Amino acid sequence: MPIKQNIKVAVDAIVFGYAHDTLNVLLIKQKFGEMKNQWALVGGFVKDNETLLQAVNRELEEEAGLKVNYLEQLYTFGDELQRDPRFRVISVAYFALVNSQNLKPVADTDADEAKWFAINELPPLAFDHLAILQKAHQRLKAKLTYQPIGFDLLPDEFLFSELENLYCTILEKEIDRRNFHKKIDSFGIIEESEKPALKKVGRPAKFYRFNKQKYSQLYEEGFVFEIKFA
Amino acid sequence: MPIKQNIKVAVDAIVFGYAHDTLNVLLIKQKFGEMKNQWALVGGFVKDNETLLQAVNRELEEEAGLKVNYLEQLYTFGDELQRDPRFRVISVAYFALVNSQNLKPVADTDADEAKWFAINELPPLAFDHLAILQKAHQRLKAKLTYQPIGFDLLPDEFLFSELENLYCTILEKEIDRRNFHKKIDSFGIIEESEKPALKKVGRPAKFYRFNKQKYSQLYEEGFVFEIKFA
DNA sequence: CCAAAAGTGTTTCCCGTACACCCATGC
DNA sequence: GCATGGGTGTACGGGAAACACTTTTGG
Repeated sequence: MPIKQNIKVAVDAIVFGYAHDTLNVLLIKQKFGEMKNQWALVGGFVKDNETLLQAVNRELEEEAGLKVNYLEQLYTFGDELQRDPRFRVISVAYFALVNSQNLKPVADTDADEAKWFAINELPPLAFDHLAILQKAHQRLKAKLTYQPIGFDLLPDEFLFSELENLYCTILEKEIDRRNFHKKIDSFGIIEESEKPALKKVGRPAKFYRFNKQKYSQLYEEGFVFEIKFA
Repeated sequence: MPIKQNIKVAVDAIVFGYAHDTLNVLLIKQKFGEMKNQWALVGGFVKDNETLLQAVNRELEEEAGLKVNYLEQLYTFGDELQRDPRFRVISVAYFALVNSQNLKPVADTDADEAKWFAINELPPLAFDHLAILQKAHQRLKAKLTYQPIGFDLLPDEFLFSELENLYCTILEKEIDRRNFHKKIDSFGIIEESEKPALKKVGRPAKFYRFNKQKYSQLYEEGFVFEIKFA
């Protein structure tokens, strides 16, 4: 019994980056199609012979020349029958983080422009991409508190104040510097870097590194990362 | 530019039920197709003009004559190119809970048999359904601790001991009866029922109800449900 | 020596944990 | 009156929260 079905499968990626105390999202302006000149998430249709993961990575590469630090499936949007006016589409959305070191995308073949937008200065978006983005934003906030993904948004070597600021900014909360430091320290998953302190104004700050191996090891042993503040 | 793509979209549902101190999963034995006589999750292909949610609910109705208490999207499985030997399929899996009152499915049109299996006495499953089921099981365990979904597995009026047992069984942990009672009580989301106590052996136990409205209200106010035990 | 940002310790309080005895019923 | 399961209180300890001064540098 052959199955008749005319639904197209797409993938979309919500890529977050963090720079200058601001959370940013990567958007592209489409060159072709119905939604020409509209800003949209990175994404496209899945090929018959590639996995969903391969599809997202390909789109990231093609549309923004980007390699991400963290990637996970977010949600599948398929309850809007008229999402794309051309035909029925369901979209598997992925959630991605890039290290602020590689936060300079270059527009590539498919898109004529790829650009970072501050999360609270978004342009109008194509399709239901705003809803997708909001869901991703929620997920980011939630995960930040129970998984060490903040490090995937920072350079390999970072200052404690940067980490702290990242948490404050994304969670929109005040955090006590001393308690935060104490807590993070107690996990034993970050270590001082030998990188010489930067000299600007005030007392120079030390650089730190996230010890991913150590974290994985602790994780296996049942350790639970958790940051919660009033 | 027309898109050529030959991928079929299916939905699958992992339905959990709880009865006699055991966690159960609903499986169906397929009447037709390549996988004839194999046990599989409830599921099927999405129609062009129905949403994903409608598709799951339809399948639940058609294959098991079932209305569920809780339903949420779990994950989309599309990284196995050879999942279904007939053609490329991606499957959007849903996670469902049924109240033990309606835990008597009747086989309907599509399937010749629908049956509950204890979670640790599963038959061999079709496709990658075992992997899906395991992911759902994980999710259930996790959610139980931070969302009041346990109540969706119990009758509307239940005993404290039933609730406690549900937690013990699913989380595979010993729980101190007094501390558990105290914690749940402190939330203020369950209330005594007027239903007269059942008389069996020992002191009769009171019935309780989950006050969903109260929970929603508290939730809006920032209340966080959380059950954690050593 | 002043300004600017980084670093650090102590006390308090609440919540999670451990733990055991009495109560209501049926037989 | 005894067996069975249901219901409840208290004491302790650890971790989260609140809180402010000292240190290092540049100008």
